[in-house]
Amino acid sequence: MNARAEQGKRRTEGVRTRGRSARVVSEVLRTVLEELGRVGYAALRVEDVASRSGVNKTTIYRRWPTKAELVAAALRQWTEDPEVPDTGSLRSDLFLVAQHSVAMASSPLGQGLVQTIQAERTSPEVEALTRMLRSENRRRRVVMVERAIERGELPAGTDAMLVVEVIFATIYSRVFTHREPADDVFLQAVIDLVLEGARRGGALLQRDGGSGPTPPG
Amino acid sequence: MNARAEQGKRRTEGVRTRGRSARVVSEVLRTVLEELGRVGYAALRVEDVASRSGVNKTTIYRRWPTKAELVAAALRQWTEDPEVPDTGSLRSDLFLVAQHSVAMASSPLGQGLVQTIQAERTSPEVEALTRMLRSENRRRRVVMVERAIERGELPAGTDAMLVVEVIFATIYSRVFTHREPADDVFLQAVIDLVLEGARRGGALLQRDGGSGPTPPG
DNA sequence: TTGATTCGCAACTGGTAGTTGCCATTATTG
DNA sequence: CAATAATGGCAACTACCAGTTGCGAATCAA
Repeated sequence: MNARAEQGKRRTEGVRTRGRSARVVSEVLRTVLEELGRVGYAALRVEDVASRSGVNKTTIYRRWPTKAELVAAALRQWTEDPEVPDTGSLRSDLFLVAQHSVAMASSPLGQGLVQTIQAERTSPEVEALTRMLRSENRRRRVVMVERAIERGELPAGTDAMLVVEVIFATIYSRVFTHREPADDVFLQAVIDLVLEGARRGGALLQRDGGSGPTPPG
Repeated sequence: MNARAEQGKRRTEGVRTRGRSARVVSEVLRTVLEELGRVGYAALRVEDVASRSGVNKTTIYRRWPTKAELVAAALRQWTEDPEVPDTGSLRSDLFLVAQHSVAMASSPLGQGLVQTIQAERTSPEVEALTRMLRSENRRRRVVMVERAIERGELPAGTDAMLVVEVIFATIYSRVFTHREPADDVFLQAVIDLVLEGARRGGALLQRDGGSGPTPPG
């Protein structure tokens, strides 16, 4: 396709990390995130990023050989804040994190990022990045549930990952797929439904048949 | 941007609906779906669709003024089969529908469609189409749950929509977002967790405070 | 059969990603 | 502080693909 894209060539060596170069890097990546939130991935123009960040287009291409790599670099810079609440009640902890996630996901930037991830799913760079971000989020959320198991809020042997997956998949689906607001009432309803099921042993690990009916088909 | 795109002009009147014209339409739309599954929306080239369906590029543009409209037309042709099982057990019904959904979603075509929907979310045509498809799916699924409520499998006053939303959001998230396989064990786990919660009254409508702790924050 | 409709063909325009050569700056290093 | 290697600005490229246009040929409907 393109010489640089094929060979991964960069003219810039990354030796100079202060002064003008530093300003260029941070300013460009900041602008990319801004543009992603504003117009999304497909409509993001490298020339626009250049002019908006007061830098020449050539300069951008010398540092990031393709639009995909440029966006990947911007994504790498973006990290969700890692606060994990510990209120003593799983319900409250989950609610706080859910609220925070919804706020992130509902913002223009959040919408732009998801669009980008879908559009660039062939890019191994973007793929690896999102996989990392997601696994980190999941890890932190699982911790909350495991603490609750230790406290006795949920039965021992509860599949913490499943609980987390069900709750947050539902919430993100509301915001991203359905593109409908996820208000506090909705968040509470989802959390309560799943926690009720888990409390009653509906999410126990290593379930070998016998108790319930076998899957049909 | 483009003359036709702006004014929505089509040279084709749609008067001839048999013979060559019919072949052209069906062959082109079939090829579009094929290509969507093969390479996704962004990489889909109208010229490729033309050559692969044995039709001239101009012919395509005269009938579908933009790539987005072409894809929207192909999407419109695609409809999921509307079978709703009624085995007498909600657990079994949900499992069957879930299996079917996973099969659809895991196919190359399914993956391509989702990517398209994300990429073309600015297109009101595509937006309206997917909204329709989704609401129809949801409607059919809600029916299953409501039948179960009538049978007494779930308590009266259960929010059927919530139950459906949580289960299928989680499944789709597995397949589309996480891009991990959703095997039968996973499907059963999700269904069992949610049904257990619902059975214990975790999904009742019109819950006014008093029973549980109030949302923090 | 006849005429309006649709299709094929080839040669366009336009926008945007990515490239290149040359010269001007500027950060680092001694 | 001077030398120099790294980097940035500029302008003029190429390449690819969406979308256009005019004309003559094929073909469907009456």
